[in-house]
Amino acid sequence: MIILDYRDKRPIYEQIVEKLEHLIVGGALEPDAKMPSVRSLGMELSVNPNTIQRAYMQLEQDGYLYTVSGRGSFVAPEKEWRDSRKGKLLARWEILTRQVKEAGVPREELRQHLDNCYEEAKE
Amino acid sequence: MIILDYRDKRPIYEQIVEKLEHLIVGGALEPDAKMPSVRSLGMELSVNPNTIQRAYMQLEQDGYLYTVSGRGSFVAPEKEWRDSRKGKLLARWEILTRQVKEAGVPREELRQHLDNCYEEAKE
DNA sequence: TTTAGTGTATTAAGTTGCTTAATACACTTG
DNA sequence: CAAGTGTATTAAGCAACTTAATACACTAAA
Repeated sequence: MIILDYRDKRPIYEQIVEKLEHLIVGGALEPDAKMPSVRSLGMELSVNPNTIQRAYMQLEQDGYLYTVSGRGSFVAPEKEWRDSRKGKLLARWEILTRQVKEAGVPREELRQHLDNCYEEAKE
Repeated sequence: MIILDYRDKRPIYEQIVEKLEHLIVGGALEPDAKMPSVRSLGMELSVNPNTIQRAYMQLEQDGYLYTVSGRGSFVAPEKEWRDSRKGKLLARWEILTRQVKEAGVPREELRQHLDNCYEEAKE
């Protein structure tokens, strides 16, 4: 389900958040699906349950999960995270785009790169 | 010359690297200009010279500075960093662009945002 | 009602990275 | 020689991350 990269310098809980985000956004984990318990996922990843807990807290904070007392954590409905996710990514994208522009990449060249990114999956 | 943000969670030396990069890329520090000594800049920023040293090491690693033994550190000629900088930024940009695409932003909308980024300085 | 499984909270300990501090050294310039 | 460079080393303190061992309130099923 998830493979951790120990060469990655980021904290483990951040990696877990990122991987689970992708699984949710990509549809591998559907809304209202039950997430593995903090204990079982901790077991599976050879990581302390506290660390999983921290990742789940972050995911709930960002609207990807909701929790039912005594039952467990579940994938939140898409509307809970779709818009805020788009907004955050776009904000980061615009900052980075301006940096790329500052680095001397002309608009036409960047439009070409943009098209490449959207072209790829067309096969 | 530089103002540190103590609310920023990144290490100080990383902030310094980023600020100096911008000063160099933006032309405020011209090629072959002498950088402040690790001791004087440490004094100015109320930071240990070791921390400045670490930032300078990073900048030299990335091709922004060169060092002459006993004389000091200097801004590297533009060709030393121009291309690698562009390449690194573009690589990050493409990854982020694909994530934005995955988040459901249609190509046309993103092209519009791209144009906005390039439009702004036209006034 | 008991039992097992949830998320959550707390406390202590160990590790790692960042930062400071105090030196020391080889080098260049005046 | 003296002052100013980058560089290296060692020790110490601090904060964040992680593990570990518990404990608690809740829910579901036996």
